Amino acid sequence: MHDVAAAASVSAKTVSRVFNDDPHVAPATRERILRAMKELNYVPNTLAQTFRSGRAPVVGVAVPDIADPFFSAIARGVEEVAVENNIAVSVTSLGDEPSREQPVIESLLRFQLTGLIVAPTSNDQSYLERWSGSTPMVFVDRAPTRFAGDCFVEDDRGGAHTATTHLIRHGHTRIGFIGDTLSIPTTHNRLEGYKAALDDAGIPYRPELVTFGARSAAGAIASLEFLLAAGPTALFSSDARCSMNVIPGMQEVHSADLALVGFGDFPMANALRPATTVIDQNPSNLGRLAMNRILDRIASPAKKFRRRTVLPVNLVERASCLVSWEAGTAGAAGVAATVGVAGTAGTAGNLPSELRPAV
Amino acid sequence: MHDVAAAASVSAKTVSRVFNDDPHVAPATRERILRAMKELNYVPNTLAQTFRSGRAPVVGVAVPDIADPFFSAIARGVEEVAVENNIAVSVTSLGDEPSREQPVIESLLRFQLTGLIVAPTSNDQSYLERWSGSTPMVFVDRAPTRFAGDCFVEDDRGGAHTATTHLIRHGHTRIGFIGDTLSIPTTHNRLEGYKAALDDAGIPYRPELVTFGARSAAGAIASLEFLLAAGPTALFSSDARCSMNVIPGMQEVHSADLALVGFGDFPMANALRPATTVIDQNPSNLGRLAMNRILDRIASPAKKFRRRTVLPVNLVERASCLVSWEAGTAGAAGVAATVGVAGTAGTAGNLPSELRPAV
DNA sequence: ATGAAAGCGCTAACAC
DNA sequence: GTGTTAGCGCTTTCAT
Repeated sequence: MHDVAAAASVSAKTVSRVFNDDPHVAPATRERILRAMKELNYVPNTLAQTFRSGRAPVVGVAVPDIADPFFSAIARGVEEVAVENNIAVSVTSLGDEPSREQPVIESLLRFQLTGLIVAPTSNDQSYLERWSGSTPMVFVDRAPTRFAGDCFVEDDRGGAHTATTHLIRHGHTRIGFIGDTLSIPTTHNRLEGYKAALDDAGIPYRPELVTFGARSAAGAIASLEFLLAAGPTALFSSDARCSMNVIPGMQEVHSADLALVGFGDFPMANALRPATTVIDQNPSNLGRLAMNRILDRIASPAKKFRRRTVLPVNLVERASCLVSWEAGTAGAAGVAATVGVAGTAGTAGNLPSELRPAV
Repeated sequence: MHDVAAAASVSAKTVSRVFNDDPHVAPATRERILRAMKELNYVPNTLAQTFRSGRAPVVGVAVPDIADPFFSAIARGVEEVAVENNIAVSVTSLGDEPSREQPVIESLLRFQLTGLIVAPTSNDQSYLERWSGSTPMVFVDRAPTRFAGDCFVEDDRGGAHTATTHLIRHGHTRIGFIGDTLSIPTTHNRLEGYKAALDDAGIPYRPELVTFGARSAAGAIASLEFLLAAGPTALFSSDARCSMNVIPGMQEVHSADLALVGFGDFPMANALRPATTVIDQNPSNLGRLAMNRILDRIASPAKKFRRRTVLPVNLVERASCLVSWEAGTAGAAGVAATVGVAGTAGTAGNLPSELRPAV
């Protein structure tokens, strides 16, 4: 910058004024400086500007796994709003180990970020208390525990209730619940919704129809084998990651003739046969809302905002909920039997969620 | 920091020494300072450290779309290596508009990043010349044009040749090529491989069997309708995003009885019926290699590295390549006809790529 | 419309 | 083992 100032025979401050679009610069001077900047190949150092201002024009996004389509869609939504405001997005995968959450997030917070958006993996965010004054934080998908932070979550309980009720209406009474772990709030709430739906229908709750650990392909198979002993005719999968593990698992253990509704859309759900009926979530909207809240908090520090926003979800009926245990024989042939229905159904081509490949 | 120094009655420098793990601090002093840091709730300001050092402990990742599973897997790979080195990862989606590439990347570069990893969307990276001295840059998936940068790409030509040859061996002679756009090098190279395979088999190249624009669901359908006029019996899809659009499209236009091989694995490819045969790419490995190269470049500025690394790809045979146009009738029934084969084939459960939901 | 000086929070380089 | 000085590149404040 000094070189530019020298070349244009002005002071450093005037150079600064030029690339800050300060109107108080004579057109001639501005010209001269711009020319010098070109010639000297000068670009302002964002780091120094940032340091001076005390805030990095960056929002952090911390999610369990950025490679999970659900979370990458959230990141995409955050990004859409961030770019419009000249803010960069730094993403971090927290992984499956809850104890990693705190150190990872605190190291992010040390960057003096413009804001932080997190889908937590642990069940205690009280360590964020000391940071709450300095960096606006917003939670997505999962509400914080022992910490009062803004959050945007989905209607987990209601969605699970809808899904379960849908299966009940199709005549199912032995409906399995397959989830990740109760320690994440979404799974907890969805189990509540599942229970409530059973209760509302007068169907007794049976613990042997509830299982966890479908976070991995192997876990999904173990879960299925456990469930199968209880003779379910339908399954409710508690999240998209589970669904993506459970569906191949069902094919593998020859239980593809169970009806299925999953919470959360996922890539190719509508191309499977039968196409998977899901509760649609709109994750990129979640990201956009979170990013907008960060901006609002900064713009209006005194204003009160609703801490917790619960977004509605809706059932996307495709075909997997129509599969009937009684109609087919066990094994893969059961899938074939239902293909005609699914393949020709008008709903099969539904593309409701933003999880589809490209728009 | 000054407050801490005062509270512990030492100088600022000594405080700095403590949180930098400098051994030249008396244990008693260190104790005293640590206590003061706790009490005053002090955390070192990363921004200032960063500014002082002149480099942000951040690598940029710029890809067409972070929500695309292929690119989010690359980002995940970068992240894995980055965290081990206390480096944050900032991701940016370049979008589908090539002209956005330069401004977006240059604004990233102004951050004095530790390094930048790019999958470019434009076909001219000459603007990076002026930055090449200051920030190590590595290209992934797509080699740079008019710019000499490190790159890690896949054997596009070879993989496409393998895929096409595989279809030819299954008796196909009218094989359609369906891609995004020739302006990205991968599609260009894959078309070359496709042509070469036809040539090697003595099959004449027919332009009416080649189409582009399958970047969107609508584009895929248009592509399919165009292709269908030429009466193909099989399809080669040039990338995962195309495959994810083409497969639902095939169902929609009742062309599901075409054999298919796709370049690039994608979520649920192995759960579809027929399961999709693909050329497997290992995107997260691409990310890890790129991040390691950045670190290597920094550690050994003088050392020579191979500019261009071409990674081998391999065919993952599932079932979609076995579909035979002659065997089924047109429409969804064609799918049903092949389900038995696919569903019971030993290869159906293959999980080769890192694109599967969770590991 | 332009410039001079001071300083953001931290850390090399050098005392002591 | 600990302190002092100076400065990273920019911008704010206050003159001129």
